[in-house]
Amino acid sequence: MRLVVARCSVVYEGRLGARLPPAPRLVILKTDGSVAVHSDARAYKPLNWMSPPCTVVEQDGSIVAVNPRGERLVVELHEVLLDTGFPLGEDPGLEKDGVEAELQALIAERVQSLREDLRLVRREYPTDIGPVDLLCHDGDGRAVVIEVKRIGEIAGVEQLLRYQERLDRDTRLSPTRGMLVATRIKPQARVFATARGVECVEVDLETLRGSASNELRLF
Amino acid sequence: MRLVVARCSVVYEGRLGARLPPAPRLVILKTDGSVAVHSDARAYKPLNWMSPPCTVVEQDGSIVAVNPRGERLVVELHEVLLDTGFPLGEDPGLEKDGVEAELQALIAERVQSLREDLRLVRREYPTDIGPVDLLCHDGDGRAVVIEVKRIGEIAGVEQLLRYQERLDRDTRLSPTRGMLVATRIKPQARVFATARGVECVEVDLETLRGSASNELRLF
DNA sequence: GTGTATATCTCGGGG
DNA sequence: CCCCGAGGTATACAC
Repeated sequence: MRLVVARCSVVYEGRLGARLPPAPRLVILKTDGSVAVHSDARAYKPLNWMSPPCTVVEQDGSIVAVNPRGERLVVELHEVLLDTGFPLGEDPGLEKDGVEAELQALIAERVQSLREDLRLVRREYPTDIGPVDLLCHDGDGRAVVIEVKRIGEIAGVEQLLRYQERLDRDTRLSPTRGMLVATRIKPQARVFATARGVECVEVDLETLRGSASNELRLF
Repeated sequence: MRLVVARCSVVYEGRLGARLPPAPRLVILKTDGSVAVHSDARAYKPLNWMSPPCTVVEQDGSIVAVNPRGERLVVELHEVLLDTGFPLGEDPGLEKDGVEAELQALIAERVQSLREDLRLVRREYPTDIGPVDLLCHDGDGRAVVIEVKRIGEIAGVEQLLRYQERLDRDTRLSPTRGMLVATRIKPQARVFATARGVECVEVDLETLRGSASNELRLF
């Protein structure tokens, strides 16, 4: 990783055009070939950048990065305040918990907690427009399509309705019921879901974790 | 802006949990109070971070950032290779072109290029679920609802259909026609749009720019 | 503040 | 390659 602090100007031409007039900034050149230009605000987002894969050429105080799609980032260095490099090596990587995948796994183990008569058919049930999070059947033998989200929004309801529409073409499953399960369901999503006959269930991650470990202790 | 290169371990606890085992990384502390931890890969995204507003406290080789929502980032510095700071000042900021707003403006000036009989009623026509990009009427006096996107995807079609559904409740506008306009329309979006009676039109940004400047020359 | 839409979204997985 | 979905999305803007 190379760090350059310099008064610089930057031009990106690619999916759009983006220009930065001369000012002091941090330029990060990573070993994967990427270039990022940061100001002293906004933690997350570079002002301008080029993602790998790309080729970087430096000449006469200009850093030019070009990628295979023909996009182009040019950094002109006017006054260099720092230019230093460090070999960091490969990162062992980030471990996460609490993401949608964990939520889905916890719910899959305990679909009865959503409604007593539910039984899991399978997770990631495939359709030709993508996999349904959870397919269950209820006490009447009716198919229940479950979409799991951390935050339930309108887009999630529409995703669920698209899956139901596909599965309803299968006479063995039709007519399906739809259920949106999330740790939080936004009011407008709830209104939209209800209007479309989709059931909404809010769950608590900590409670699910607790009941999952209870289950383990019972068996 | 302060730059620290160090072997460090990182823990985030907040909306989810995320941990980084000890390894050499770049830690950026910006004057906005933010903290970002970068590895030597990926231009854009820090491995772990804390966005402003947050309070940062450093003690005994530990950097602790806490935000008002009770989320917490802890960076433990095990071996410091670089620790330096620079006052960058406020950035003059980024100028962009080619974003959806420009596309919408160009199309608004030349709705006839989409279909000869179209006339613009107004841009950002308000509904109670958000503004319609362009509202036009056609040669038969029928309302045409236009959704402008850089990339036309299914979500954009659904957005358009929600707007049409709202406007169709107004007897003066009903029944509306829907039109998706984009520089590129993905095949699945086109299939879905067509099935729902939404017309698809692909436009070219350069051509629009050219015809807009032609217009200017004519008058 | 919530809600909605955009983004050079990034990033990862599957075909 | 592209397509699709998740994201601590971030960010801007309207209400």
